[in-house]
Amino acid sequence: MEHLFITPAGKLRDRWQQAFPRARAAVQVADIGEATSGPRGIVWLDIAALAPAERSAEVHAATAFGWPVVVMAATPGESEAFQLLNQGAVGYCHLKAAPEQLREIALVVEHGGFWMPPELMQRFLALSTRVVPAEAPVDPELNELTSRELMVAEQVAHGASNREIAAALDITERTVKAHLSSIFEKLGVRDRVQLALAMNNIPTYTTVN
Amino acid sequence: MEHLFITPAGKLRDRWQQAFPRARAAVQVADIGEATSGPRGIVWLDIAALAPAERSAEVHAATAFGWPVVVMAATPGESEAFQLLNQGAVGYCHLKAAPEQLREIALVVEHGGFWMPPELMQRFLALSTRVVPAEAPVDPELNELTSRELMVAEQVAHGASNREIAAALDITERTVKAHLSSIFEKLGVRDRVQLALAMNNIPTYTTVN
DNA sequence: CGTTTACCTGTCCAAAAGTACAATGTGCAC
DNA sequence: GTGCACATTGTACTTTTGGACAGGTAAACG
Repeated sequence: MEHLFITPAGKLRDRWQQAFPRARAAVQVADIGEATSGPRGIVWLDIAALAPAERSAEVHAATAFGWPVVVMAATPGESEAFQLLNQGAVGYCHLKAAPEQLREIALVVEHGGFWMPPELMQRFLALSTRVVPAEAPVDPELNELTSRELMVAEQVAHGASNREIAAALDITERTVKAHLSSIFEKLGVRDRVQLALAMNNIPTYTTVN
Repeated sequence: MEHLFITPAGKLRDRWQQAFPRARAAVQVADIGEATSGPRGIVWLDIAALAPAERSAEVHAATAFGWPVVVMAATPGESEAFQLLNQGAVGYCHLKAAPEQLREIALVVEHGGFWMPPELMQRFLALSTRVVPAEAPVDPELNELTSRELMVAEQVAHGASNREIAAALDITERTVKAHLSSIFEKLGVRDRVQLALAMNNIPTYTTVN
């Protein structure tokens, strides 16, 4: 198991070295070259010194590498956590996590798990029950939607804009619109407002049917 | 590391035995007695044959035991997943997961990780990017609306377009917009979709950025 | 009377939403 | 293989929405 630390300084911190004596460091993911054929490893991404915009790009680049990616932030925040994890990271921890902690995280992610600080995890789960729509009381008409359409519809049901949906599903706004047009037709609604209401089982008075 | 399988049948399935030769089985969590002082272990909860109502109770009982709880369902579904995980479980997998899979999951949860099938994880992360701060119960704020604004807001809450609202209230579209701008500001919502949801007491999630 | 507040309207503009028409690629069933 | 559903994206277009700036009226209040 290789451990690759991507950090602006380009050198390992003591903590990292302690956790994984054979760890390597690099400034950019690109500096690694192709190693996908070699043994499995973990990419540790230090985003403390990166601008928000760069973070997404780095995470994308890192995940493209093919190894599980753990993001390390100076001040872990929930919104950032979800955003980065949504981009393919499977771990999110404090930049100053202790060596033992790092090893724990490594064990988790190398076995297909998912790690974030307990308090974030709790928050994450608390949100989940509200974010994820109950699946029982859905209209039979929803069955007509394809899986992708359903994802879009659920986002609209929570008030998301096309841009936000595109970002969340990692597709273009154009595609979101395409899905929406199809959804409107299938569900017999006129626009996103009526869709949002319909998804929440609220009748619309102008709706025909 | 102990492995405790809670299953209606009360006996281990081959798969489980294969994964953890020293695993034990029980019909109910209560049957185990106090073992919190002993070595750490994992509770595997088979909820395939349980009614939805019983599931919550079982998960609660299991988590109360103090060990990480992994729920095994016959047909993993997303809403169920997040519901159960929110009640304290740290894993959610298929009842028929292979022994190797079970061992992977064990490694993950015993190190503070979190496991669910990749497709569910992806699905959830896509939804949760729109994280957060669920705001504001609108009710108290509705008092701040003038009578006219309230009329407009109610129309939007039913899916009406600006043109329809204008016709209904016998004013111009321009005036409708003016009222809407004022409403958005007073209620702290971004657009008519979020207004419609807020008027129906449905929380909306806004991306950070 | 002056001030405030609600209500109404206009023009101009920018962004978002939505549609029309067209195309590519993928996976799956027959 | 062929056909089909699905997902994706593009260009170009119209419509809707929402904000900025700039007013008008009328009623209420000190």
